[in-house]
Amino acid sequence: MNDIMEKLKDKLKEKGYKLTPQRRATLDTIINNQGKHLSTEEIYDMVKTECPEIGLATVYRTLQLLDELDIITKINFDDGCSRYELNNHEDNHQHHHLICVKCGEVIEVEVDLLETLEEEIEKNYDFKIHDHKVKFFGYCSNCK
Amino acid sequence: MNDIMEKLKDKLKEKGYKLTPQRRATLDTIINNQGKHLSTEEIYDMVKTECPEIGLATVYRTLQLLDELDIITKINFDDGCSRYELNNHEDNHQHHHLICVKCGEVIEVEVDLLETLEEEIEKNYDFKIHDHKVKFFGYCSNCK
DNA sequence: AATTTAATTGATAAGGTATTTCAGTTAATA
DNA sequence: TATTAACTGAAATACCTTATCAATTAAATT
Repeated sequence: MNDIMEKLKDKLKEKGYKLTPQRRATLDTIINNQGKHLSTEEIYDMVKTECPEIGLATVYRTLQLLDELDIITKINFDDGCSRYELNNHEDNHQHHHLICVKCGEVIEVEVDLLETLEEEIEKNYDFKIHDHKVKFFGYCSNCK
Repeated sequence: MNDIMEKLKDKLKEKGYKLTPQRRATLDTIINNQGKHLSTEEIYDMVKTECPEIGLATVYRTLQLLDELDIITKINFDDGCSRYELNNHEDNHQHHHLICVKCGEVIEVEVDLLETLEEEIEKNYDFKIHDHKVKFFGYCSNCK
């Protein structure tokens, strides 16, 4: 069992939840497709190869749970469905998304220059920031 | 007729569209509620006082049209519905949103320190940025 | 001012994503 | 192995949004 699965098991146990084959298979699918920002339906289709009897509702429930347990993050690219990505807790690399408005490609940007901005906002607006979502829309190298 | 309504009339004419009482009333509602980030349903309820016979579908269609004409902007606060804000073209003040994860309050931040970051991204990722959406999640002064 | 015509509307059906329900099943503990 | 609360699949339901369509209307033309 890999690190992430081990972490899932611990977090589930802590809350009195169970590690089922369905949850295992769902997380496996996400692990095996890092960087792809899969939607619920896409995850459902892929999980079914490993776990054919799984129901769509279970996938929805599992993704919600994994998000609550801070193992994955739900992202919204305004394309009509929720997508998910695996959290990377080793390095707390913040990353943002570049979304091509023509072809829809999503590129991850691994920079974080928002710290100065955040400090200023916290001071000026008396607001305690604990997370941010940044999306840039434009044209990728193929489309521009 | 105010400036924004005048602008709407011109943009509609340019595309062969009509300025109807329903469109007028919908935009009026948004103008009279600036800074409130109203949802479609909320706009519908308010428009009905001025224009009781209006249908929900018309409000949806009008908001979509106003967004296309760059008069309003659709925003997504992940609360299950689309919200809208009036565009401010006088000063092209960029602004971001602070969203309180406890009470849901949305505060507008009128700063734009992303220019340096954008320049770097455009260079490093060969990506032409034309828009961005930035949301900060945390606790507002009342909730922290 | 009346005519013409394409755009617009309201009501309702239909679409798509996500959640709830519930009876049967199962993982984890004793 | 028995117990029990958690979990599952299937289907119903909820919810936001869009499509359909006959009737209406704004705006250009006569």
